[in-house]
Amino acid sequence: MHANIKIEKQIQSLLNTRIIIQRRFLDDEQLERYEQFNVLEEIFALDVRDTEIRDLSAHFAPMFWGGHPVHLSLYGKTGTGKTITMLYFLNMLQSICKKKKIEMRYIHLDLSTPKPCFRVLNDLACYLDATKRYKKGISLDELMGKIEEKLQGHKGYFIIFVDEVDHVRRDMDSFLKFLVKRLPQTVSLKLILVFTSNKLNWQENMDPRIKSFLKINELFFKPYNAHDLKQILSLRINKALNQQMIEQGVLEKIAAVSSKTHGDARKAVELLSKSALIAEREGTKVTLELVDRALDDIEKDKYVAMIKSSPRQLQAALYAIITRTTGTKPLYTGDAYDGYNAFCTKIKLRALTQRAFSDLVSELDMYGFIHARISSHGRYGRTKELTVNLPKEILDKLRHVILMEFDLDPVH
DNA sequence: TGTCCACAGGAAATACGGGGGT
DNA sequence: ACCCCCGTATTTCCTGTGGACA
Repeated sequence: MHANIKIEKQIQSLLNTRIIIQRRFLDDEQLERYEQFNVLEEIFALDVRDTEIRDLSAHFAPMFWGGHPVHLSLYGKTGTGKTITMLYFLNMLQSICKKKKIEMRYIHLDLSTPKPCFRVLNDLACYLDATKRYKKGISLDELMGKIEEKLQGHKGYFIIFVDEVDHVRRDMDSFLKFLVKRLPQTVSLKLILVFTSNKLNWQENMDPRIKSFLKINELFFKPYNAHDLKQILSLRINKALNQQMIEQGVLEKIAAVSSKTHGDARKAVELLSKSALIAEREGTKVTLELVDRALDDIEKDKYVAMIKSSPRQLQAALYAIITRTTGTKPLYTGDAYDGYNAFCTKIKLRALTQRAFSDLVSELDMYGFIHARISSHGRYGRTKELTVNLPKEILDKLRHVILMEFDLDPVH
């Protein structure tokens, strides 16, 4: 009896202190497209990305009196909402067109992971004809022919949204040549291309013949400012979190910090999410102080994520260095290399030359895992002094992670 | 002043792997 | 199915270097 009540009480208190109610709304990847649009609908209603939307509208407006908008290129750093804004806009545009009986369709070619020209065109073909996926062995030319064939007889507007163009590997030229020169001439559609890139100079090494042919309009997405971020975050808080558990000023702080350092909405939401996670784990409210800790955590995760996604050789090098390094005595390249060699044999990994190892060291230095500075000891040689001054906490984590990567039991 | 240590780091050669053309 | 080509990773070879030491 008493036990029952106790348990019930505990559960109740857990419910009360629960912070994350709908985790999905903290991570766009988990949302369905229509949910994303709904979120955006609300965000855009708050004047966020207003100028951009307005510019887009102006750009595409000629469609409604039978004109032909030129191609468009969107610039902006990651997390400024290029993709999502454009998708949202295209979606709107489509429904308006439907209402006005204007034929229009769009296709989103997602290049967030780099792909060769062939695969991109293949994707395009797939969108046009959901049944087929062309095997390799068929030539680029043939593939292009197929695409043209699929588009024959269609009328109206056709918008191809090429997301992250600069990720087209290898023969970007033939890809663009096809889209810009060949396709518009062989089909009766009014083709509009929309490109996205975070490199301002992606057109730089393009074939000048195509470049001169390509009539393009440019549009810039600025990083979010604190005000925008605040809107975005507060929307997420409403959807995903229990407001009771969030202290005054947390929202403002996250917005301020994020806008100051990157203006990246995704990272801002991540910070919010992390803060909530820590608070929930500890059964407290989300406080300002907690936000700082979440920042630290993210910082820490950066190192871990970085090393996790690095080549194994780099991991081994880092492991050797941070285990060999002791307190304040600096470590010299030769010793580090010995350690690395020893570790490699233990790990059954082919050890690289010292020359290559030296490059690994500079890389680690660049990423900020270690500090390396050359020092000369006169006739006792000239070498790099390696020091590590990351917090011990991070080092332990890194060691642990690397051992895991190598399938070794970190108990030791 | 010259020597010489223990590397740094550039250049060219080579190995490798996978996509693409045929 | 096969080969070629190309970009990347690594090796090989090499020249350079600051300063302690004689």
